[in-house]
Amino acid sequence: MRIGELASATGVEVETIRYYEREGLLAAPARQANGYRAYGTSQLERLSFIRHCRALEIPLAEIRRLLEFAARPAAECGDIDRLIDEQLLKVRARLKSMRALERQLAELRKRCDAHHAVGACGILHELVAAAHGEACACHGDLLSAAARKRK
Amino acid sequence: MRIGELASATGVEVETIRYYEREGLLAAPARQANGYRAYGTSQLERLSFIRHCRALEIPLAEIRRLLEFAARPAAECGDIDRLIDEQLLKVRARLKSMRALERQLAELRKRCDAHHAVGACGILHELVAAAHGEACACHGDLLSAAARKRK
DNA sequence: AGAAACTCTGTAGCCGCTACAGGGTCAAGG
DNA sequence: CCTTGACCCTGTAGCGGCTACAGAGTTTCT
Repeated sequence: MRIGELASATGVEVETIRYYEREGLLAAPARQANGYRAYGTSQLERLSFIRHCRALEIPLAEIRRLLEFAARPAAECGDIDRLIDEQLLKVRARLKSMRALERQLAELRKRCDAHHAVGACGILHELVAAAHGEACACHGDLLSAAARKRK
Repeated sequence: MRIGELASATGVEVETIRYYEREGLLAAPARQANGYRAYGTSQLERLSFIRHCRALEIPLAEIRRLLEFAARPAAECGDIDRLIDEQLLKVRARLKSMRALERQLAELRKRCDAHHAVGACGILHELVAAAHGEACACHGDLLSAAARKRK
């Protein structure tokens, strides 16, 4: 299997495959006489594994760890649990801040629902408010909060 | 105000301030005799504005646009509305995929709740399943989905 | 006087790709 | 036989939004 075939078999771009090889996630494959990379099904499976993990937003460094685990099937799997737990915590934290973000943007959007001059735009006014240290609809009193934090 | 003071007044790192200057978001400030940057309150306000927008995950390029709007208060504000709308759409799309992600990871986590050997680890098994083109708890039949998509 | 804390410029690194440039290889069609 | 086009190769640079130096000069505290 050449790199383009592997690419279309997995839905991964050719350049990404080469990138994974450079990063050590995929072993350097055998080469045909003309220098083209030649892949077998085990590499295809490994690449699918990687993409599956990436779909779960597991960073490449941790995928590397997972691949090492998979190579030693007798080892303890506590570390795998922890890895997934950490990933889950990360995702949940991010989810929480995204939800706050959505609320803030929706709030902001409400400030301006008609076409008028920028000078009277509630959105811009709100955004500028923070610049004066005033409380704003979305973040409250940002500047003094920052000041308190540093204290 | 020197750069360090501006930094602690806004909670922005010194190097980030210099970065914003390079990127043209902050104007190059006046300099003291020794070459140190000298900031006034208008720069502080501008920086706060930028950070407020960043807290809403508005990209720097769009903040640049907003700053241009703010400088022309007589212009139409329809573009500002659109900018916020687009940001909101982006955030909502991301939120949706994060929720799916959380569900998938939680599902995966359930596969392994005890300490046993990697070979018997349900998590790893699930992750590997995709590599064989099998349906998995989190993504269904990934490979054939990818194949169908390319067709 | 000396040390610590600040400032300066310039450059490189992070992540996970993506996009070239500048070449070689190969199969099909005219 | 020759061209065209699709593929492949290596190497390098770019994206966004910072962050982290190195190596130098300046100010401030003790």
